[in-house]
Amino acid sequence: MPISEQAPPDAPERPLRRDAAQNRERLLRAAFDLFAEHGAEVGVNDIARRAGVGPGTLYRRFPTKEALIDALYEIVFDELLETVRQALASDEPGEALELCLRRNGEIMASHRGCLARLWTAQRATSDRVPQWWAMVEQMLDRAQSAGRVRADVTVQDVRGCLMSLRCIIEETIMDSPELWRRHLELLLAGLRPNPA
Amino acid sequence: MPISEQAPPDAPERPLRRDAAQNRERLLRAAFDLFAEHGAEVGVNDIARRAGVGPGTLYRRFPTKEALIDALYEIVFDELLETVRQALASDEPGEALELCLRRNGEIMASHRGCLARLWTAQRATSDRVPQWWAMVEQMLDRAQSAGRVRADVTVQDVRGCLMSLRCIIEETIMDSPELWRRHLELLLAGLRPNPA
Amino acid sequence: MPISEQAPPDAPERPLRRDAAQNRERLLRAAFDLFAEHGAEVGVNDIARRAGVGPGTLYRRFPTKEALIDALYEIVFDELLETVRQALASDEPGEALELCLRRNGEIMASHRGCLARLWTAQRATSDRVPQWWAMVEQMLDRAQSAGRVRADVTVQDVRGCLMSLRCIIEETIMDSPELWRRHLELLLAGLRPNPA
Amino acid sequence: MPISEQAPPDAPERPLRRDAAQNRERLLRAAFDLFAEHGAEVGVNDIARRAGVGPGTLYRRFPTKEALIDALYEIVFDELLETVRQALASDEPGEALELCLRRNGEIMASHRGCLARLWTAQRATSDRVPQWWAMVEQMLDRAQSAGRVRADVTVQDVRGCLMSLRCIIEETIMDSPELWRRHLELLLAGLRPNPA
DNA sequence: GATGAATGAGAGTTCATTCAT
DNA sequence: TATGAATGAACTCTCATTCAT
Repeated sequence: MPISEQAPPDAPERPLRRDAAQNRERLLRAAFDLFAEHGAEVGVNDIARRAGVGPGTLYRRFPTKEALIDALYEIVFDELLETVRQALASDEPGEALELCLRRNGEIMASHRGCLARLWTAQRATSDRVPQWWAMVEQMLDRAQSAGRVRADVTVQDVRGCLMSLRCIIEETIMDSPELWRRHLELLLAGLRPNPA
Repeated sequence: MPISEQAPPDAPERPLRRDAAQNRERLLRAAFDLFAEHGAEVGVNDIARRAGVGPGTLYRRFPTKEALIDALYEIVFDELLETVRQALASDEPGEALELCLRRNGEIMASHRGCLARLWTAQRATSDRVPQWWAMVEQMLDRAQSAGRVRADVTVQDVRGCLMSLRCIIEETIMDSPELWRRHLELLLAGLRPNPA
Repeated sequence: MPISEQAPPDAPERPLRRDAAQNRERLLRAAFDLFAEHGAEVGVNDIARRAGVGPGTLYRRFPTKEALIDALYEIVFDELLETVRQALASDEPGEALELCLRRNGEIMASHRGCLARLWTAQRATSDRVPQWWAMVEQMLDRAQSAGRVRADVTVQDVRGCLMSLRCIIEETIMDSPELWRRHLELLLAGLRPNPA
Repeated sequence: MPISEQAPPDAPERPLRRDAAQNRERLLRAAFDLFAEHGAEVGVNDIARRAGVGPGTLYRRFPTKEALIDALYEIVFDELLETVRQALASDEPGEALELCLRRNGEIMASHRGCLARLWTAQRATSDRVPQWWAMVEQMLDRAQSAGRVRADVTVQDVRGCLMSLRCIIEETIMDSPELWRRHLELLLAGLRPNPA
């Protein structure tokens, strides 16, 4: 029976104090680094120590370890979303899908080590997900209209491509940092219409 | 999903007594089942209980939890190897690679739940790996000679395909059990030479 | 439940500034309320939040959590003392003891929820205690002179009565709010001389 | 989603191995002692250390700290029950109630320090409680028939007496080990019919 | 003086592994 | 040999208290 910690629900979401915001950044950075270095089994105390704060501070910023991981997920997801947004705004609509997949690969490669932990089914409940689907669908439509992608490719197929992209990056980037780029090219070739 | 009936692979050791071998099999079966049911967080005591033995017995058969998982990995890997062997022996050499990837997909799909745990970089040190590479190379050569696969595809590319196949199966088989087959077809299309 | 309006009892210190005194009262009121609502596990941050101040302010007014609880104790104890004083001043000296016990019960009942926390052995060192003993002794003498209480009853016995009264109030007031009154009557009957 | 630890519900409740039973005893003894010495805030690790076992062993015998405390409660409650049973079986039915209260006092006095923690409302759900009520009612009836207790005393009144007895023992036994006996005598006097 | 973010020791609990039975 | 009880380091999380803002 914990005593309600929350502010009333219509709280104006006031900004963090500067030092608090700094610690939040440090914690996220430390979590990214440690997950990348040691995988998903990193403990909260290690994250806090790397960030230079006590464990209590971590729990002031993130109510549970899961919430911290959710925040990492949101950060990566936001980067991906931004990429999609830029790709959609570009001048060559037919290229947008391929461009976007390549850039998403780069982003994921820059966050190696913590993707596997981030991308679980139950975390895909962020309110950004519908946005993402809508934009991917738009990109796909344009690419198909421009004859750059097979007509039978669906949004689900694109989702599958992103998943396998993440996985292969995660698996191979340490040993063969270029392998995922090659794999993506094969996949993109599979998406293109057969010119025959 | 046949669990290895023979003695462990480094055969010069004396064969296990019959009851010991039985326990070993029970443990492997229990581990497969529990990983499939509950994911990677299954504990050794749960595995032992499901197998009907005490945890001490598990540790008599496998020196660590990792060793048990290694053994699971070897079993799955053996199934994959066998598939490759059969594909190589088939009459249509050009088809062997595609056939083999599809069958590997089916095998991995039948082990859903424990693939992520099994397939880590450090586990890929099994002495079966060189065998596997050699056979894949042979398949690839034949497929390229038959003009069924682009000439620039390498064994590393095939490895990448298998990895992404595993990942997409792992991620999607619960919600969309057919999605991985579709993804594999896109990938195979990407491997085929452009007829133009 | 009047919360002390004056400066803290060791008055030679300079009086608190008005806002400081206000905070002190708010904190005491918040502590009373939260202990009554949630029991002894209430934390200092919750108390501060309910009082509308930061935890730092709480620690400016009270050096430790225990000191805050001590202050609550003193408040309740003062109420009890005042009751005894009034009972002593009443016209019917023989009735004073019974009257006083009943009123003490009412006071403690009005502080349900925090008595257990307040009344610990080590807290009974308040400098009000000797006063209290002296007045109880006086009441007891008069009651015994008036033949309303057995001659063998001692001040210690009265102390025991108050303790058991507190305990039974604490335990039963939520479920059976009248039970303690009945118990007190039994006890008072036990104090009266046997008319035979 | 913990994997079920329980045996099937119709399990024959097989006895503990000897060493396990010994550790269980040691843990209960350690808990009794530490609660008596330091009060309710004793930690599980301290209990385990005092018992000479690791914290894991404590958690093998008792799934939570609360379960350990429940077990202490049951032990004391069983002693009380046994006392009631013996009192009922005695030859002098009118004396049984008084005898029983005195013996209950002795038992509680021998477990000083942990009673307050044990006797909370929510723990009074043991299946022994109805038994206890039934036996107390029987004792009360007999005592009233024999004219040894006022006709208006109810079972609830006896419950109140036990509660206040527990409380006064808890509070005073360290400083005044005899005080509770005196208080009980006053209470018993209050229960007796007025001979007038 | 007030604030609330930071602290960090310590809480209850888990689980891969060992060892007495 | 098989058992399962014991182990204890490590885990996530809490909260009375301090201190920079």
